[in-house]
Amino acid sequence: MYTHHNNALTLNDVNTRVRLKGFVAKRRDLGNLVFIDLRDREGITQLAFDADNDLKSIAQALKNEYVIDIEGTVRERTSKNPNLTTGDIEIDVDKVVVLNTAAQPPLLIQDDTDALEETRLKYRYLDLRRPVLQKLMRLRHQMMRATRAFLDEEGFIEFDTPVLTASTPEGARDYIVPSRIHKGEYYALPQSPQLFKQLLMVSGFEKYYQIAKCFRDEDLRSDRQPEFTQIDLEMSFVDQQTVIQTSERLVKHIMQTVAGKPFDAAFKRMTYHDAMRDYGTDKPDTRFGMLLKDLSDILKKTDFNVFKSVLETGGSVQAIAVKGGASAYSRKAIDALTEEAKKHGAKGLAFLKFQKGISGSVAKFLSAEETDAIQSRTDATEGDLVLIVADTPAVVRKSLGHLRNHIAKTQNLIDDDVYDFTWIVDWPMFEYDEETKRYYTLHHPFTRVIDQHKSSFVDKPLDALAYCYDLVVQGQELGGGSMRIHEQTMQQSVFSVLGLTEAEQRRRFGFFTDALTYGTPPHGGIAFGFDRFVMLLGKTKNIRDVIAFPKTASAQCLMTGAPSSIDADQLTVFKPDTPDKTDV
RNA sequence: GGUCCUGUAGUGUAGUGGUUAACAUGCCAGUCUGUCACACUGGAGAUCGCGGGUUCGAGUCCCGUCAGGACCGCCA
Repeated sequence: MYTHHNNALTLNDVNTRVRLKGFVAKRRDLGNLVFIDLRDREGITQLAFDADNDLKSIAQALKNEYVIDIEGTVRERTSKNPNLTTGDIEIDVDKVVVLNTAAQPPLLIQDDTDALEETRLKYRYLDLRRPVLQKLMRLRHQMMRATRAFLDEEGFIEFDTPVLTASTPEGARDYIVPSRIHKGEYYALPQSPQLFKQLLMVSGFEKYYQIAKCFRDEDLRSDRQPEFTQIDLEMSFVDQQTVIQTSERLVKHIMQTVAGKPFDAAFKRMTYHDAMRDYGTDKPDTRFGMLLKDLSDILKKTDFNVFKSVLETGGSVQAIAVKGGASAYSRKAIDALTEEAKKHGAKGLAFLKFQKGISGSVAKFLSAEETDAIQSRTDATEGDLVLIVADTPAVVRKSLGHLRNHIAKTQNLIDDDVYDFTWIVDWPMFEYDEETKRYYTLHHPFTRVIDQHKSSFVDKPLDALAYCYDLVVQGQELGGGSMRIHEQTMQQSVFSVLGLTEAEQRRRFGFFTDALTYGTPPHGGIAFGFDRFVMLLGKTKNIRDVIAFPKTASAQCLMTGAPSSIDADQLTVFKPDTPDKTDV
């Protein structure tokens, strides 16, 4: 064992005899004087081998990443290094044991000399030696600890729920696992422990939590992995307000204990309707303004055909104003913005520049009254750029909402240290999809319709609101939850609105709707995207940075080679019996 | 499923269709007593992702393919 970690020793320890272990981070060989930087998970200590040190030749043979065990005496340095915690001291070494040698690593074990991600993922165990990733993994650990400490204190019981479970319709694509015993039948890996945690409420445990692995077989993004972690919790005998307040205290506890960020004020709340209207998205970044403004009423009688025809066919014309954008955005830069808008479905991007008069792509098509009204509606002043999209309301919101984030990011309007936690509340229960001609739930089918709509939602699904809440910060969904349905009748009605026949309901969810009949307490809960939470506090934009062994954008593990082919005889156990066998 | 970017010594990058593919770092050898990105001298190290095509000639142009990344669709 070692006596100290490598960031522990200071001038107070001078003349202390110590034993240190670690990796050789760097050798500086000055001929008759050799320095070794010894690195462990905590930091770096300098080892010194003087001219008269018998071990000098051994030190000269040490290479990067050798694992060594040394003993020696702490002494004050003659030339100190203020950049190092242990920069005032060094170790006069009198014993060296090489515990293991190391081949030349394919990547430098340093924060600032990143290899390509491909190399890093193939040699992930070396990548993880880099201090920056060591810090992020330990941040993750601290956040798990803070979560458990808080929820334990609040009386929550930690559970494990099955990883081999049943596939359910709705939602994301399942990862499936073939059954050997029941040939032709499959388990699914859980997209979330939703039904299990609700059943634990039926069982009377009152407060459940789990730091749960979830699996979704969908395409990846920089903030999405096929397997990811949620802080999942559920409470009985409570209302929405209690779940929100408990969740808020959990988040504040984590922010306080891990990041040292105290939050006294309650998190803001915004209705889904207001978020969509002002920000064009259900996960608004509220750290900056540039709100969406509806121009439809102003342009109702416009002569400009593009706007006119959109408005006549039930579309919408909306705008955002970019402060100082008139000179900041050249024609070419606006073309680039147009491309951004097109990625989200817009057919084009109109603009007005308020700068010594009015110019811009649509200036000559609009009357003075119209441009005046647009200027006043968007609060545009001299020097501002107004960007306008005309399309269906959904496309307008999506493209302008995206442009708003895009512009704020590129114009550096965003402060990463501001945590604008906001609850999005009053969600619609259902939406209608024109392509598949059916209703979908915005949250999930177990979400409770609000009391005022519980007798009307079957007839008017689109008018129904749900007891549903998302926690949004910095334009990201950090968590989402809802009060759940605890009566069998409402659950069956929701399934019916979604188009599930009675037979399908019985087959897929019979066990669950049955359970609801045996005295189910009112309950609700929430799940937080744990990896995203770590990203938020670790200030990284890449989910792979907060997962020890992540997968690539094509869901492969470059280190293990997963997914991989398997031996034929591994597969035969899943095949239905051959005719030969059944004949016997 | 789609769009875009990238692939060249161990690693990261440069490289007008034309001689021996360059630079940094790492690696190897040597000099050096206060370094901490040590310095200096010398050296080794490349099937230019893979396959085809155009061309007198391809790292460079074209097509395909594989791999990595970003985004759209998708992710209740």
